Amino acid sequence: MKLVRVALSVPLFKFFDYLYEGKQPVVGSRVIVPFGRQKLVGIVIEIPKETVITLENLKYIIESLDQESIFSEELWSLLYWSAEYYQAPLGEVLNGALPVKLRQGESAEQKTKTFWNLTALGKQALTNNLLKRAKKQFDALNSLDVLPLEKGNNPFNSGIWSALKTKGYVEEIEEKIRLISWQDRLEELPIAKEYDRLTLNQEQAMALSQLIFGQGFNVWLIDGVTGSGKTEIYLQHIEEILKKGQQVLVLVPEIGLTPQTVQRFRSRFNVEIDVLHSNLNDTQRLQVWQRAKNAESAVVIGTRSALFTPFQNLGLIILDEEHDSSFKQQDGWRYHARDLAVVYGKQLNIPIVLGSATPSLESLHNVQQGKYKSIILKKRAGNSTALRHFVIDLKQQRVHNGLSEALLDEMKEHLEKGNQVLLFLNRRGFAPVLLCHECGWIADCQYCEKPYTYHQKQRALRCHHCGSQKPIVNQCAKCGSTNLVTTGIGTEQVEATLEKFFANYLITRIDRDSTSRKGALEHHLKDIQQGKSQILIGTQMLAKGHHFPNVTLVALLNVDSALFSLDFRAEERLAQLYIQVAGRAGREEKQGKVILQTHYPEHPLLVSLLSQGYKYFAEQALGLRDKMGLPPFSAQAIFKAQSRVSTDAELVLSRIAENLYSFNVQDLQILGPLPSPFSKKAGLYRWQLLLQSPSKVKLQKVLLQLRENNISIPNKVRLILDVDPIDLS
DNA sequence: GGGCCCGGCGAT
DNA sequence: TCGCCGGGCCCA
Repeated sequence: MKLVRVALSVPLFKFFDYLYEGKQPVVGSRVIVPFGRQKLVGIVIEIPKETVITLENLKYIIESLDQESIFSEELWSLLYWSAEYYQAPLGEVLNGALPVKLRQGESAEQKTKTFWNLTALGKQALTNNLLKRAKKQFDALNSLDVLPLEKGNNPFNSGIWSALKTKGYVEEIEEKIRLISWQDRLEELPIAKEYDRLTLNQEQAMALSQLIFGQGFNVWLIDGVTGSGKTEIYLQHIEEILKKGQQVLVLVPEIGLTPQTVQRFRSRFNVEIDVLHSNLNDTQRLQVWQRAKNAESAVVIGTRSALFTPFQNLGLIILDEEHDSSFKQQDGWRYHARDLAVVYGKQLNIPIVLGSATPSLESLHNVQQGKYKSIILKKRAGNSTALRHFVIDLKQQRVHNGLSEALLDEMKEHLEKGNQVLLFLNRRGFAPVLLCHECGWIADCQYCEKPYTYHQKQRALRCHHCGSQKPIVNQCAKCGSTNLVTTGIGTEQVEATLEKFFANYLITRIDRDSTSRKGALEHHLKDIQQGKSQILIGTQMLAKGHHFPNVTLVALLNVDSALFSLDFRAEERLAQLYIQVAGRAGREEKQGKVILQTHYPEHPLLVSLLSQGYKYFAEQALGLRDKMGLPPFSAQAIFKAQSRVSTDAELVLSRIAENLYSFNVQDLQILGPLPSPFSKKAGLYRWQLLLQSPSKVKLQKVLLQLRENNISIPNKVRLILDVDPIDLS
C-alpha cells in the first residue's frame, strides 16, 4: 500500500494516513488532503509501511506540492524538539513555522514573475489611437510600449488591466527569475561602509574579539547599558560573519523594530537586508522567506517568528533585548524564541548573541551555571554623564491626582530650563475604577467581573481585559445613588491635571488610546522630537526604542503595585522597566534625573536597584528566587482551563492533578487547581494548575507521561498547557 | 481548527 | 413556522 502520514494544523495529538498515487511524496513536503468536508495543507512526516486504518476508510491525497522537504534538516529537528518540549501538536508547529502563503498551498519556488505585455492588437490600438475615450487604459497601454510591467506591482489598478485583456490588447507573460546571491549582487562594493564604522574602545574591542574568535556554538550574553556600544559590536560581528559568506538573523522585540533600528543596519551595510515587520502582507513575507532560502538576502531582521526563516547558510543569530517578554508566544504553540534560538544554534553549531542592558534572571543564571558566556560593557560610549536617581516618598507628600508636590516642583525647574519631562504610568484611561460613594457598588464588566476603566474623553466605560465598553453610567445600579466617584489614576487623568498646573506647556500623551489611529504615534513622536511638546505622559509604549535627547527628567508615577504583586516576576519587570525608562533621559550632554514615586521607599529591592544598579538588584533577586525554589532554580508548567460553567474547568484540572499525584514523582510540586488571578475573562471561568519541579528534564517526563494517559477533556472545556510560562494569570 | 448537524428559543 | 445561535462531534 502506498501510504503517507500527514501532520495537519489541527489541535489534535494525532496524525492522519492517506494513500497516494504515482511518485512517493518526500518527508517534510506539503500535500493537500481531504479532511472531513474540507481540504487542508499538511506536512508529510513519515512514509509508514502499514496503518491501523482500514482500506475503505483511507482517502487519497489530492496533490503533492513540493518536490523536496520544505524544511532544512536543522529546522525540522528544531521544530520536532519544540513540539515535544512545549507539548504542542506537531502539525500546528510545522504549519506555524511557515509563512501564511505556504500554509495555504502556494508554491515555495520563486521561479517566475508575471508581466503584462503588449499584443499586436494592442500595438495597433495605440497607433490608431483607439483608446482616446479611456484615458487610464491608454496610459497603461502606452507605458507597455516602453517595457512590460509586473503584474500587481505597477501604477495602474487591476480593473484597467482586465479591461485591456478583454479587448485583447494585453497578455500575461511569465518570465523566469534569475536568482542572484547577495554576494553577487554586491559586485565590487565592500560588505560594510568603512566611513560609517565607529572606533571601538578597549572594552568593546575585547568583546568583539571574543565573539569573533569563539569557534562554533556558544551563547554570549552581552550585558551592556544603553549607549555602551552594543549595537556597534553587533554590526562589526555581523560584518565578520558576512565576510565568511554566511547569513545573519537578528531578532528584536515586537516594539523594538523601529525604523531607526533598521536604518542603522541599512546604512552600515551594502548587502541585502530584509525586514519582517508587522505591516508586510503575506506575499511580501513569502518573498523574505524565499530570498533567505536562496541566499539572495544576507541579513534578516524580525520578531519572534523570524526564527523560522530558512537560510541557506546561517552563521549567527543575534537576539537583542533578550529579557523582553514578547519573545515568548502567548497562545497556541507557546514557544520562547530565545530558548529555541539557543537550541537551534547548538544544532547549527553557530554562535548565539543575546544582548540586554537588563538581562533576564534566567540568562544571568545560565551565565552562573557556565552555560552562557558573559560579556559586560560598563562604559557608556561618548561623554554622556551618569544619571542621578531619587525616590519621592508619597507618604510624606501632598499629592494631586498622582503627582506629588515635590515632583511638580522638580518638573517646573526642568521645564523652565527649556528641557523636556517624561512621566510614566502604566495605566491608561482616566481612572481604573468607578464606584458608588453611598454603597460601594463598583461598575464592572459582566464578562470579566473586573472594574471598568473610566474614560472621560470618550465618555465611556471600557473593560481593559475583554475590550467591551458602554456609556458612562450616572446612577448606582444597586442603590440608585447618583453620587458616583472614580478612584485610582490613569494617564488621561494625569494629563488633565498637568494641563492645570502647566498651562503654558504642551502635553503629549502616548498610550493605546491616543495612538490607535494610524500614524498617530509617529505624529506624537515627531512633536516630541521637534520640541513642540515639553511634557510627555505615557504607558509602557513610551519606554522602548525611542530616543528623546532633550528629556532631562523622567518620573515613574506609581510603582507600588509591582512591589507587592502575586506574580513573582513583577519586581524583575519593574527593575527592567525602570532602567529602560531611565535610559530615555540625559543622553547627549545634559545631565538626567530619574524620580520614582512610591509609598515604600524602604523596599529592599528598590533600595538595591537605586543605590547599586540593576546588576546588584539581579543578584539579590536571584538569591530570593533560589531560596524560594522559583525559576530559574526550578522549572514550571501551567495548565489553564476555561469554561462557561466554572466547575467544568475545575473538574478537568482535578482529574489531571489526581493523575499527577498517582505518578508519585519526587520533588514535583502540584499547586491547584485554583481559580486564576483572572477568575473570569470574556465570559469564561478560568482555573489553573501549576507544576513546579527542580529539574526541567523531570518535568518534561511527567508531562509526557500525562499525555500518554490520554485524559479525556470534554469539549466545553478549553485546556491550555504553558511550558516555562512567564504569565501566571 | 472548521464544517455541519441538531436542538432550543425568540420573533412574527 | 422560520431562522439564528451555540454546543457537540468528527476528521484518515
